Amino acid sequence: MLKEERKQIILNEVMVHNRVLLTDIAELVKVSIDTARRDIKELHDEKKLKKVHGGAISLGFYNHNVQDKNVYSIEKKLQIARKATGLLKSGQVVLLSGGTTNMELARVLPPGLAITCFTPSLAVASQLLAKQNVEVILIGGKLSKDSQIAVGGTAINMLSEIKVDVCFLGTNSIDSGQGLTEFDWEIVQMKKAMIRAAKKIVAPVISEKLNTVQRYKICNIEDVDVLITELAPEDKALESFRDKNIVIL
Amino acid sequence: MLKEERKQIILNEVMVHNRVLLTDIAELVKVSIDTARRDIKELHDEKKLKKVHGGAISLGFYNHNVQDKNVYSIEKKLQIARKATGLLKSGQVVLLSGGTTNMELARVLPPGLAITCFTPSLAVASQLLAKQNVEVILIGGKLSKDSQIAVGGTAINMLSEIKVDVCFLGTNSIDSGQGLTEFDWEIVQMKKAMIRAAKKIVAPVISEKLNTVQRYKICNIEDVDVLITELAPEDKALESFRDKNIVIL
DNA sequence: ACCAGTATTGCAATTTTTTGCAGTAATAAT
DNA sequence: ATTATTACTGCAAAAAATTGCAATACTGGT
Repeated sequence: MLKEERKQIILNEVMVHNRVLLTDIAELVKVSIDTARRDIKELHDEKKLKKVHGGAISLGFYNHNVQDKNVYSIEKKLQIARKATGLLKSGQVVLLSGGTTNMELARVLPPGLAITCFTPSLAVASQLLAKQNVEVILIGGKLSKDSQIAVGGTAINMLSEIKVDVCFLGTNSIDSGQGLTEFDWEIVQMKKAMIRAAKKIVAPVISEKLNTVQRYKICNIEDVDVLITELAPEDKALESFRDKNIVIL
Repeated sequence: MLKEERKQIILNEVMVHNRVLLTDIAELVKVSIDTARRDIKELHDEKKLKKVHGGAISLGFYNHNVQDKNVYSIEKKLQIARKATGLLKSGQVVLLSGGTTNMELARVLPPGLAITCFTPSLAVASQLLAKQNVEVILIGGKLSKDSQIAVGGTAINMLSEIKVDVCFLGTNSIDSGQGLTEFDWEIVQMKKAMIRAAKKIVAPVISEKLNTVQRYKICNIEDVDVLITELAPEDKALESFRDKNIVIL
């Protein structure tokens, strides 16, 4: 097998699944892990994909900065995203915050699902545009450089004029005592506005973020209706959330 | 066997299988590996296939992921973008429509330039985010699936509340008689609103779009202050625009 | 037909590239 | 902090590319 062929196969794999593990490549194209790593390095240098710990992920056009450091957390986010799509029904109006978990959610929305999605995130909007049956409405405003979502008065204003069925609120930190917290003040204001704009709040959270606290508070844990992690609902890491009147998935 | 015959057979093999190994060629056309290598080198130089370590692969196969099918127009857009950046000064507030030319403009903005940019385009916004000194403000609204820019009432409303120094208005068709035209009604409305929101209109246009007309009208040619093409200002293709009180760059 | 000049081809010596491995450093999860 | 996984580095064997060279075939003009 020619090296260029291998690289093509790898690239294809990344396109389809958004990620690929080194061990999978080695298996797929029958080379050693080292060679697979070198191939990925070349593709990375050619800017065809992004090399990360454990493999590679696709180089979304809009996610230059918003990206993961390893492939395993993507796997977890995928599990979370799959659980989250189960909550959606055609005809609903949905609000998606930013973050990689919501990007993954946007990516795995079933093609048939016809919903309206509001989002202040470039990356999420970009993923949603690929879905034929999803109407995408961008929340405008000043773009925060690092999180790549619209923030500030304009955005909050726009949010104040809508009421959606459900909001998928990505969050950096969640704690059964302190609730949801965030380190960026502007984003906190956005998320508060998003909560006000939604009838129901779903928090998709990767388990690493459980029981961590940041500087500024978004809301109490009781304000969240559904908590989704990649863990089984009966996992003991979720114990402290069990008596909070939250649905845990 | 004649060399041209061999080359034809090799080319055919590449067409059919997307790839060929040197050893296979040597076998197939009964020549030494060295000659096979030379044949491939010639075909490579003739741009009939891509020579790689160990053999060759078809250009189509290789280019599948290289999206720049239109290398020349990218070069032209770059030239236009460079001219356009010359119009900008730090401190200005700018409005960028969508389109690949404006994306290119966003991409080549000098790092030192400190401006504020409004845009309804995901792609342009994403490019602008990479610039440290540029404040990016996203125009929100319903996203048009094909052009990937925000359109509709919300977006137009937001535009009605701003007045920018200059608007770079990408356009699909420009004609010295019919003015600027577009085939998508919603985008026409957006561009009209963008014109109202700007003190000065700059139209970056690739020369292929000169003297073409589409279904719906955006504005008269006189509403444009500066026309930028990749051509020299004295080029005869620009003749009909010369008496319209427009600056041509 | 002859000859000088040119192109093609195969071969051998040399250099470069690729690949897997082993030891070590770095990273992520518990 | 510890452990398991993954990444990086240098190395050596194998494969392929390059180069120079000689033998052969072909070309155009005489």
